[in-house]
Amino acid sequence: MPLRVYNTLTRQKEDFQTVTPGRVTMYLCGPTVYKPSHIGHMVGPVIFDTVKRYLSYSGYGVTFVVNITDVDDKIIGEATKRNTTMAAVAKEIEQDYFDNLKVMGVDSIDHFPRATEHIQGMLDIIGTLVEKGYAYPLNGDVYFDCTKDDDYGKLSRRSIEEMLAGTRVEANDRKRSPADFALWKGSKPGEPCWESPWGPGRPGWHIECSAMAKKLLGESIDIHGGGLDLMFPHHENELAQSESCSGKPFARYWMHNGLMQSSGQAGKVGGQHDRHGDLLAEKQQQEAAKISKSTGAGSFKDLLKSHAPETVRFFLLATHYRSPIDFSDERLQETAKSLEGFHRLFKTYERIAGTSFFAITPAATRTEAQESPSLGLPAFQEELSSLRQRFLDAMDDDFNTGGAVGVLFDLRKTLNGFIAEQKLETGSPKPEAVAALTAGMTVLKELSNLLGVFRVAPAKAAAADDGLVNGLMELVIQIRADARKNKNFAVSDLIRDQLKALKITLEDRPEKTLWRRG
RNA sequence: GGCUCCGUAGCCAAGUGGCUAAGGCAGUGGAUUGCAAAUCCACCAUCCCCGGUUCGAAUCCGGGCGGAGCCUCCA
Repeated sequence: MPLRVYNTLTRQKEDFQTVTPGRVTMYLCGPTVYKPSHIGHMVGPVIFDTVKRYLSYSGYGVTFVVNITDVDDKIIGEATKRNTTMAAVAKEIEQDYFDNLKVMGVDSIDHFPRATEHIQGMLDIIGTLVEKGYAYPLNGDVYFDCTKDDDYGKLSRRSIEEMLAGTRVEANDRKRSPADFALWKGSKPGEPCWESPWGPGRPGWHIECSAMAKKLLGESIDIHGGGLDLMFPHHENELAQSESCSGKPFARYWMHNGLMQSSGQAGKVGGQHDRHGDLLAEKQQQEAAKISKSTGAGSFKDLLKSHAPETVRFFLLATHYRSPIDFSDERLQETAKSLEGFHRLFKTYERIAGTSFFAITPAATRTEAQESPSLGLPAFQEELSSLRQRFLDAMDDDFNTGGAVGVLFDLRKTLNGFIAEQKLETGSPKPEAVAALTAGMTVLKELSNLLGVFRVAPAKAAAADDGLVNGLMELVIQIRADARKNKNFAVSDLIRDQLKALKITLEDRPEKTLWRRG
């Protein structure tokens, strides 16, 4: 099955064909760095990181660019409020963003261009647009003339007339048409500015993406991604100015991810709350901050205090990328619970094979993966290939990570079943059976790598007293084992119950007793 | 008001014309266990409502009800 991708431009799934065979260029709209990330900011990066992983696995050479918008009215506003500079705010928030990407395992982005480092590229495009008659200067600003662009509105499927019908027209605006948008904004005294043929000013919102995509990826790119909320006006305008400038198609596939929403509340995470934030009385703001913990509108770093990054990543990928995701603390807890079984399987594997699941290096490409050696256990091997195939079929169908996640659970069940059936945990298992299990675990590693999960061992609940706790537990388990040997179940059950109250669970295995927190 | 999108079990969710409608969480029964835990097996939905197209629809079309996003420089 060939890879199919849903294209917002055509509103259908299309066979995936790149501009240059074997190569993919991807551009994702990144953050405006004026406030620390909330969970909504992680949705796009996690999804498109996964897209890149899958494309690379499928054999493409992929270049992935995410921009940083470090010049913007909101950053200026934040800087004024904090009595500092736009650059200082931008730098601080950008670092917060990078920290969050790192912890989420988003490490496939090749370039993070900053808007302020590409001003000349923007001026070049604006110059060309003015020359070609697509744009006009007006009192230090430069506007794009939407009426000059025949197919303006093709991405969001709206006509200029329709848009104007529903919008209030600002009376003091001297733009030729209210739909026209700023490519360049003349600056007021004291504001950050750059020199330009039209006087000092700063770029409009959309032009930076056109300039940076062109510079780093070329005039025609393969995939342009972003949140659904950016489709209009941002992407529509970006597309209009890029194509008017180059005369070539700007992006082959427009991919829009659904937005994170607060459970039980109207609106997307970080949307309405922030918009009127400044208008709220201080007391109401405090109240809002309290609520935000449960709605996901709080900072991402705060969220990570109560949830593992892997849980968040899994949670985001369990739903199809085009659907809205309902955020709630309960949902995340449920996800964490569903992952425990995987981590128990990894430990079980380690006991059986003596090596860590996380040390397994699986096949890096699809072609490589299909050349697996024979296991001498045809039925098991066939089941593994069939599961892999189901996983890849799901991914080939517009990156259906939700379906793929389901296969991962099936694979877990198969591996657990194999362990039980082959009695790998008791006595001395057959080496070929252990080798087969390793082959199965390798498939699990291969597929989970594509989603960017289970890449490293979970951070231990570690504390300095770990050695002491381990020693004490060994002692307690020894005492309990003696009691059990003597059929003194009153004592052994008391120990187990009391430990349970301390959030320690015991597992009596045939060989020995295991313990774990939680 | 205009433009998009969505409505699948108690909850989350995949599936968009045809085998017994994935999977997770919760629940029930069984195997296993001294009892548990863990694991495995089994059970648990005719797909918001009405009408239409079709040999056949959760899946296509029309209408209704309900929800969401955008039209406001928000990922």
